[in-house]
Amino acid sequence: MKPFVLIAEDEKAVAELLRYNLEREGYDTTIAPDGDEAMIQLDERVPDLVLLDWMLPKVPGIEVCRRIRSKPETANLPVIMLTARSEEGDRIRGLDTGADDYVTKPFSTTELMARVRAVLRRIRPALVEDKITVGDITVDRTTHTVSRDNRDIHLGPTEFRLLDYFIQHPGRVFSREQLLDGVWGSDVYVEARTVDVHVGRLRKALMSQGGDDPIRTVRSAGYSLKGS
Amino acid sequence: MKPFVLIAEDEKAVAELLRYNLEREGYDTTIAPDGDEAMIQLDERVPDLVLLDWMLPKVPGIEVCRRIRSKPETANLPVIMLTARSEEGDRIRGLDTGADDYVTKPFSTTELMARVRAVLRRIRPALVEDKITVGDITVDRTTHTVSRDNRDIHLGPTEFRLLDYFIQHPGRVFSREQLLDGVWGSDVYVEARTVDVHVGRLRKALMSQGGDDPIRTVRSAGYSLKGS
DNA sequence: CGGCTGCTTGACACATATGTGACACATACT
DNA sequence: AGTATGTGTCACATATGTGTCAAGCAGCCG
Repeated sequence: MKPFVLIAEDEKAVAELLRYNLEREGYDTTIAPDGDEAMIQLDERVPDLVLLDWMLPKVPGIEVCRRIRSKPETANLPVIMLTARSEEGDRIRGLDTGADDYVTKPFSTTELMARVRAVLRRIRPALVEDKITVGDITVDRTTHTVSRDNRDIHLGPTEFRLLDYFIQHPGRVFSREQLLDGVWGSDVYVEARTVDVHVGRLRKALMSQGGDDPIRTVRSAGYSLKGS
Repeated sequence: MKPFVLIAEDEKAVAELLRYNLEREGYDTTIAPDGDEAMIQLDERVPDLVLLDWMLPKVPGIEVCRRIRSKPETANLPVIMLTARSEEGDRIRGLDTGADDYVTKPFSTTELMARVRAVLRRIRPALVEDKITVGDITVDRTTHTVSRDNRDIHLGPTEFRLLDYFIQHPGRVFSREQLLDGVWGSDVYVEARTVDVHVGRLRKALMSQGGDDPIRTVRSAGYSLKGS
C-alpha cells in the first residue's frame, strides 16, 4: 500500500509541486487548500503523513496540528510543517507545535523528499520496511508472501492488499468506505458489501491452517486486525 | 567488506539508477553531483571503483580522472568513464587519461554491471563474486554457464541474464517493468508480455532435466526465483 | 420472544492474468 | 548464400480472482 500524504497548502503552485514530487516517489496524495478542508479530509481518511503550511486560511497550520494531536486516532500522525523564512524566528524551531519536522520555504524538493522519508521511517517504520509482523501473522512485501505461525498462506491480490492495509494499523477499526478507498482506490466504484466478502475470504485463508479469527468485526462500524 | 563505489554524476535520475543497481548487487555507494564534491569524497574515503561522468559540473570528469591518477593513493583506482554518444570521439582521450573502461549513455544496466564486475575482477579479484548458487541452481558468470544439480543447462543470452537477475535476490518478486528495465535495459521498448514468454523459456530450460519449477508466479505482481 | 438490522457465506457469471505454440524476422557463424 | 540460433509478438487456451446477489445467521432491543 502506498503511503498517503495530505498536503495542506493554499498556494496552488506549491501544492502542485509537492503533489508532483510525492507521486513521483510513489505516494498517494490529496490537497487541502485551507484548514477547514484539511480537518474534513483528516476525518475522511487518516493519511500516513501531513505536510502542513504554517499560514493556512480559515484555520492556521499550528491550530490544525494541535487538533491532530488532540484526537486519539491521529495523535501519532507524522506532521511536517512548512514555514516561510520570515516566520522562522519564533517557536517553530522548538517544535513545541507538535510537528515532527519543519522545512522553510523556499525549499529544495529533494531535501523535502528526504525529510519525508526520514520522518516516515522514524515514526511509522512499517511503511518503509518491507516485512511486518503482528502476532503470529507476517506480511513480506519483498517476497509478496504471507505467513501465519511460519506457514505460508496464499492470498489473492486483493486479499493481500487488504491484509497489508490492516496490518499497518493493528487494532484500528476501518470503515468499509475507508477500506474501499485505501485498498481498491478512491476512483473505482464497488458496493460496500464487497468488502465483507473479501474480509470473509481473507479470514478463511488466514484460518485455513487453524488458529483464531484474527479479524474483528465491529458492528455498524467496520473491521480491524486484532492487535498483538 | 562490500566494495565501495563512488558515483560521480550530476543527472540525478542517472545517478539514482546507478545507485539502485549497484546496491542491488551488493555494493556500497556514494554520489557526488559535481567534480569538486567528487574530489572531496575521494579524500574522505578511497573507493574501490569510480563511475565518472564525462560532463561533470565544476571540474570535468577527465580532469578528475587525471587528478586521481596523479595522487599516489589513488593511482591504481579503477575508473569507468560514462560518456554521451555524441562525445564518443573523445573516448580515446578518456582512455589516454587512464580510465579502465568507458560506457556510452544510454547504457543497459546489466551491461554496465558486467563491466563493473570485469574491471573489479581485473584489479581486485577478491572483491568479485563470480559464482552464485541458490538451491540446486548455479550461475557462473565467468564461464557463462548454468547448471542444475551439477548438470549443465544451455540458456540463450536473454534467459541467462534473466536468471542472473533473479538469482541475486532469491525470493524477491520482480514486476515485469523491473525485469524489463534490469534485463533488457531501460531504453528499449518491448511488450511487458514478452517477459512472460522468456520466463516460460527459462522455466522449460531449467526443468528440462526434471525437478520442480524454480520460478514462482505472483499474480498481478510479477515473478520470483524460489528461495533456498 | 419476535422483529429489526447488519453480517456471513456459497454460488455464479464475468473479468483479468498467465501459459504457450506458432511464426516472422534478426543476427551470428560457416 | 545457407544454416542455426535466438527474439519479440500474437492468438488462443487455461487458470485464477472479482463483484454481486440472496439466503441464512447473529446480535440487539423492545
